[in-house]
Amino acid sequence: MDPLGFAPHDHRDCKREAMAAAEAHCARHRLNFTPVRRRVLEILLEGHRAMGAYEILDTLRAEGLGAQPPVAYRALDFLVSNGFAHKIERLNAFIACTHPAAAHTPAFLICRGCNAVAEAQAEPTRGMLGAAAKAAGFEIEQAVVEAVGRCPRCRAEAAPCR
Amino acid sequence: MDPLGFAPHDHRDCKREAMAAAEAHCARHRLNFTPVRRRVLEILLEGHRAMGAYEILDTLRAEGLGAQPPVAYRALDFLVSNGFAHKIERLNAFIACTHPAAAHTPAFLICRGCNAVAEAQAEPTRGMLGAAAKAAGFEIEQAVVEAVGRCPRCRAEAAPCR
DNA sequence: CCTCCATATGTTATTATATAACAGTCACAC
DNA sequence: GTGTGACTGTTATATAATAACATATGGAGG
Repeated sequence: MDPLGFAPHDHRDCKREAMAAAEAHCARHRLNFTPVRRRVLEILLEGHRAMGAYEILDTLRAEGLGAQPPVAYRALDFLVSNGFAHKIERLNAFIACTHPAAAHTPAFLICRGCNAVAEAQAEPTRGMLGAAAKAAGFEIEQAVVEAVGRCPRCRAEAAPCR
Repeated sequence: MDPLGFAPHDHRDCKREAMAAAEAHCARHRLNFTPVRRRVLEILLEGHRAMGAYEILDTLRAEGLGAQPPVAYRALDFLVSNGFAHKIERLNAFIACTHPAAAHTPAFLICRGCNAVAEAQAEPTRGMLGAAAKAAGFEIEQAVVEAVGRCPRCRAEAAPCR
C-alpha cells in the first residue's frame, strides 16, 4: 500500500516476498507457475526496474530457458495477467509488481533521469477522470497511469539529468 | 474543457476550429506550420480517431507528400510537442487534440470495442497520485492517463464488443 | 548579391517491439 | 493407452521507431 518510492531498501527481501506471494497465489488458483514463468519474474525482481522483453530474453537465452521472443512474451503475458508484473506502456517495458496480492490499479512514477520506476496506487474511477467517464457514459475497466518526472536523487543533482 | 466524449457532432466544425487554433498558435510562436505538418494534422482531424504513424504515412504517400517513416514521425513529433496532437501509448497511435490551445494534461477514454478515443482532462498532481509523488519526493512533469473500457454505444449493444 | 546558418525534408538502412502459425512435449483424466 | 489441454520450441513475419546522411529552402548579415 505504501508508495515504496525511490528509497533504498533490501532487494533480497522484496524479491523473496514477491516470489512467495506469487507461489501462494498460483497454488490457490491452480495456476501453472512453470520454470520459465518463475525465472522471468525472478529476473524482473532482481533487475528491480523496467526491463524490455528482449533484455529479459537475453538472460533466458544465456540460461538455456528459451531463445525466441514468444517465450519471453508468453511468460510476461502470464505474469501481467495475474498481476505479478505490469507493463509500462511509456517505456515498452515490464516491471515486477511491488504490491503483492492486493487487487489494484497501479500508477507509475518514471524518472526521466535514471529510468527508475516506482509503483503507487491510483483510483481512476474517482476524481476528474471518473467524473468525465461518467458524464460520457464510459465504463472504465482498466487504466494506465504513468507520470514522467524526476526522482529525488536526480533532482538532488544540481545539473539537469542529462 | 468539456469531456466531448463519444457523442456525435460535426467533424467539419472541430476540424476547422482545430486547424484555426493551430494556425494561430504557430503564427504567435513563430512556428513553421509546413505543408506536411499541416496535412498530418488534417489527416488526424479527418480520421477523428487514433491513427498509427504508418497509416498516416500511407495517406501522405498517396498524396506525394513523403514516402518514408521519418516524414510522418517528424510531423507527429512537431504536432505532439506543440500540443496539437497526442500519442496514445496504449495503442502506439496518435490523435488530434480536441482541447485546442488550453494547456492541459490529457486523459483518454479508449473503447476496446470500437477503438474510439475521447479526450478528457486530468490533474495528475492532485489526488492519490500527487500525494504518492509528494511522499516519494518525485516531481511530476508530465503524465499519461489512459483508461480502457467501453463507450456508450458498445455498452448498448447487448452482445460483448467482440 | 552572396554566403552562412538554421530548419525542414528526402532517402536508405537498421533497430526495436510484438505476434502469427504450427510443431513438439508432457501431464493428467478418462 | 489414448485423447486432451496447457505449455514450450521454432520459424517467419508484422509493426513501430530511429540513426545517419544527403538535399533543399529561406532568411540574417556581410
